[in-house]
Amino acid sequence: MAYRGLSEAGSHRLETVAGHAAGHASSTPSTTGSTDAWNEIRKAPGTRRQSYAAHDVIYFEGDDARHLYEIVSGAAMLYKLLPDGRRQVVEVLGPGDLFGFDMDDQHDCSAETLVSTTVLVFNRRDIQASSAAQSHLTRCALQQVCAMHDHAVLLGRKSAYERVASFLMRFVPNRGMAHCPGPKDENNDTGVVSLNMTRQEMADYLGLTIETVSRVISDMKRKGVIRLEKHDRVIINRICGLCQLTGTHAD
Amino acid sequence: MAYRGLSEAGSHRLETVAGHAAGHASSTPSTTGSTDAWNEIRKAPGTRRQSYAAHDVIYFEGDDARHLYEIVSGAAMLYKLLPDGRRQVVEVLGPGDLFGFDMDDQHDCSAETLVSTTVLVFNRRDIQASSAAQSHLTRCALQQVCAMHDHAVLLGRKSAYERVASFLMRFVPNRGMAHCPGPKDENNDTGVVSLNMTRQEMADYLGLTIETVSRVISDMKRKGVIRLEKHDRVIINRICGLCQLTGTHAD
DNA sequence: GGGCGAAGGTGATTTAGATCAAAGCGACAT
DNA sequence: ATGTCGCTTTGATCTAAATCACCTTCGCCC
Repeated sequence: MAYRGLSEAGSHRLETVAGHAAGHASSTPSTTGSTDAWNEIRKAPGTRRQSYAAHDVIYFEGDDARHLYEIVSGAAMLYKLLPDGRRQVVEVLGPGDLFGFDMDDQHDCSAETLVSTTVLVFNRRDIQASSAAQSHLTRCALQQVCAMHDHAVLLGRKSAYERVASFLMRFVPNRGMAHCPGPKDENNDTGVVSLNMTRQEMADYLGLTIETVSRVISDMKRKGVIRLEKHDRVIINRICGLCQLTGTHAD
Repeated sequence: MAYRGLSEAGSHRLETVAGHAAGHASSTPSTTGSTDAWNEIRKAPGTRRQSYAAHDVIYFEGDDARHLYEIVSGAAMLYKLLPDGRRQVVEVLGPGDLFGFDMDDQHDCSAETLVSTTVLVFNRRDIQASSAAQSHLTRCALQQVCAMHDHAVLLGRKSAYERVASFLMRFVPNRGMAHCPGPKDENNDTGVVSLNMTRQEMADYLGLTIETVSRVISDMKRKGVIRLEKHDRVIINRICGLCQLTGTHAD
């Protein structure tokens, strides 16, 4: 596999100092409230459970798309490569997210775990047979379209600073959307985010270089917006403050 | 509507000098081979036909999403605005393409025609009722996800030159994909593309400025890759040559 | 516990593309 | 025809981010 920064680490679990229930805050599916019908499919005879170590490739772009995957625990990313090695991470996925449901019979992206991950592997045929499963799949696809729209705005129109801020906000639950409820506790608008992605992975997701990501993070630290522990654990000092930096909200 | 370059013109019909059947070459749905079941829905009592002039807004981001649209003829775009006026066009749609099927009950993008356009307007309820309709919708959504993945690569990792080349190739039918058949006629690898989008719309789609788009096009002209007639009609002198400039294919 | 390799940070420099500023050019209306 | 308005092109300049180069820090294994 032709690629510069091989082997990176990540996950996108989330915790909050403020003591929220640690929900899944990805802008992609999440689809936590899976239907009963979908639960049926989970138990279908063809369905199996599989575990991967961190940075394992689940499939490559161009592989036959015979299966469909749901993340049980862990995290994964989908990415595409250009022939000269440039990489774009197109989706970051967490528990409950579906992937591998490409249009054609070939996968349009490569899929790789960020951390050690367990997935459910479905047969495409089983899904096609059940209309309930279909409708679950449709919901996931539509949510992914919306997520991609937001990401297109980020990639096409946002500054490096705004991209990193948007990225961090992505993992803060119940905050940063159109009608943000604001901090629960007026005096403690903090949060802790475990990125568990390398700088290279973040860069490839945000359409930046590793150096730029690093610089922006350093600058946010310097400005007191965030604090770091262990490179991939970020303490957000004022969530609202960070949100202002995303560019998506009027001042 | 807060936006700098108001009122632009466009469409994305396509013709080829080489005399291909003038197919729809959009990387988005196209879904020409609509199923019989979908044809049923087209005739449902709640379904109506509506025409718009060029640059009419079909709906705004945030509007209640009560309907779903299919383009009969013409072209449209979906876009998002940042509060300071930056715009990102997230999709360009042609005949057969579906839009307005957002996850939530609010549209996540604004929709605007590029040229005078006729659409079919469906009730969301009708769609939800029919599982055949659902499956058509799923297909469209999945194709859109793939298209967005490609676009993410373009926005995140391609140079201005590569973006414009990719954009032009998008309208050349049966060419530029992974297994491109090459020119039918060895000595005549030309094509004519009617963009029918303004430079501003192209720029907002490609994540560039209007000046950069203009400069790249001028440069391609100078280098003999393309020829122009009337600003929005592009004659591609060597399709394979243009394809080499997209960055997606190994040299 | 020290050495090695991978990941992260930071400074100096370059550059692609943005921004700023004028002209061209067409289409339409007077 | 002539003026006007919007769009496009082109040139000059600026700048955000890339590139290049190097150093620091961390984790791991002998």
